[in-house]
Amino acid sequence: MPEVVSNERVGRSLLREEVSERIKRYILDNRLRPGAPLPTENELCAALGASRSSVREAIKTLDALDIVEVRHGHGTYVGGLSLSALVEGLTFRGLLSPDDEFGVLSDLVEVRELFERGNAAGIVTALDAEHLASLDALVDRMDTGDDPLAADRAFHALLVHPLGNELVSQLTDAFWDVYTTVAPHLGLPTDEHDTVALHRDIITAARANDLDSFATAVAAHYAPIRLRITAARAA
Amino acid sequence: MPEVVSNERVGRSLLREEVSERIKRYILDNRLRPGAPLPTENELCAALGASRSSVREAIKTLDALDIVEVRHGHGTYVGGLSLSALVEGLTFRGLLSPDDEFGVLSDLVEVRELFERGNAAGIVTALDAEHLASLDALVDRMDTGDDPLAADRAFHALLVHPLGNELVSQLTDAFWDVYTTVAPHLGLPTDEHDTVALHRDIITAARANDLDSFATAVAAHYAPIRLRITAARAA
DNA sequence: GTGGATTTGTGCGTATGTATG
DNA sequence: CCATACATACGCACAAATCCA
Repeated sequence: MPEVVSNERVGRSLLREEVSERIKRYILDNRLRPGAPLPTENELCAALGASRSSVREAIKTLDALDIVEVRHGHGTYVGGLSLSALVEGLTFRGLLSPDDEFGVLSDLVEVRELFERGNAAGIVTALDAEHLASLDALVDRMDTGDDPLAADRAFHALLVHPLGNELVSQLTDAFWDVYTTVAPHLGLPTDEHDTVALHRDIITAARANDLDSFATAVAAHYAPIRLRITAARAA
Repeated sequence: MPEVVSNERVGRSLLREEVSERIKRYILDNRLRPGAPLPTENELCAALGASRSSVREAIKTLDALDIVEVRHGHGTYVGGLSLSALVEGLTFRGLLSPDDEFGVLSDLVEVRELFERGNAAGIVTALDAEHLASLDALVDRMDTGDDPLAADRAFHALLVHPLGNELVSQLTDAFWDVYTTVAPHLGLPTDEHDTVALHRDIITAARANDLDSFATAVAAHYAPIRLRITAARAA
């Protein structure tokens, strides 16, 4: 018996996928902003005609992508739409691949360098006196502060910030987070002794409006990092 | 009353998160490769001492990040560790922000262009005759083939492929996917009439080993796209 | 600060759909 | 066609967190 079932919704055989799509639709159709409250789980169950298990699993999927944010005992809200999923995914990939895990870090550093060196013209022209002073302060914190790593992260974030490209800024932060998480697991140091001087050279070149010097200083900043990765890969 | 609670495990109050971490640990400790089978849900419940609900929700979180992959009626496996989460997250962000949704696409195109223009030297030197011939064939498919969009995607993927940077290749694909998904929702065309000629110019410059011409050709390729975005933003 | 209401988190039993042999 | 193994879905009960009167 062929049992001719008129399946009009074959493409969506998994209910929780359907629920997930409809929650996204709800956010889009209502133009909700990050932080805006979503219906409760029970309300979603009633509205979407699904059990609480399906609704909850769908919400967990969206939560992993930072499309929604769940606060225990409080409610569910539109998420921050950050790149946290990229960070977690790349970090895991870096920790997993034992054979070419250095390739992951190497690729990562190359992109970070490209963001700064390839945008040299835009960065140098957009950096004003205030930015440069802030960069100086961050290098000081790198040198004598109690959290040099945080200062390093802020330095590179501030460096690309004047570009006005939100995606570049967020990717810069994301890649920095992945690197500092994965590197220690491979015997790579997250702090370099000559880091302070190399960062000062970048500021000096930017202050002098010298594009070539800026590109050179950025390359010099990443050179020891790439070198250590290559050295570690050999061992 | 300050209520001095000696909380030694504040960071891990949610069982679901704990389960998720332990599943990732299991994969890392056993050096499992993508596609390798994971224990069944019941086995995970027994091993981790958690209920099925918690285990399933944890798995859905990892599934969203492509760290695990679930096949209905078959089992759970290590995922492909792709950037699918980035694609879904950025796509949703692009569809959501009605005010600066053009900013999202604009940022995206800027990064795509940076990948190709900023790596001009590496691309031109790494492209051999075989690559160039493949690029020619892809432009032909763009011109007369039945799926010009797929040829366009493959063109840019092949362009950055000889760099040997897996991350750049995957980000190129990811950003292309996001753009072609979001653009139609904003009245932006995904195909340009002069696309074919602009792509041929890129190949010509690469074949001539002319870095400046290559950079210029890449810029000319993205110029109309950026123009359309700017024009659409004004309206 | 106490209690109660709301909301998410966890556990468990059962039935169903799916893939394999 | 049947049997087995597995994921999917549902419903309910209770625990934990948060908020507010």
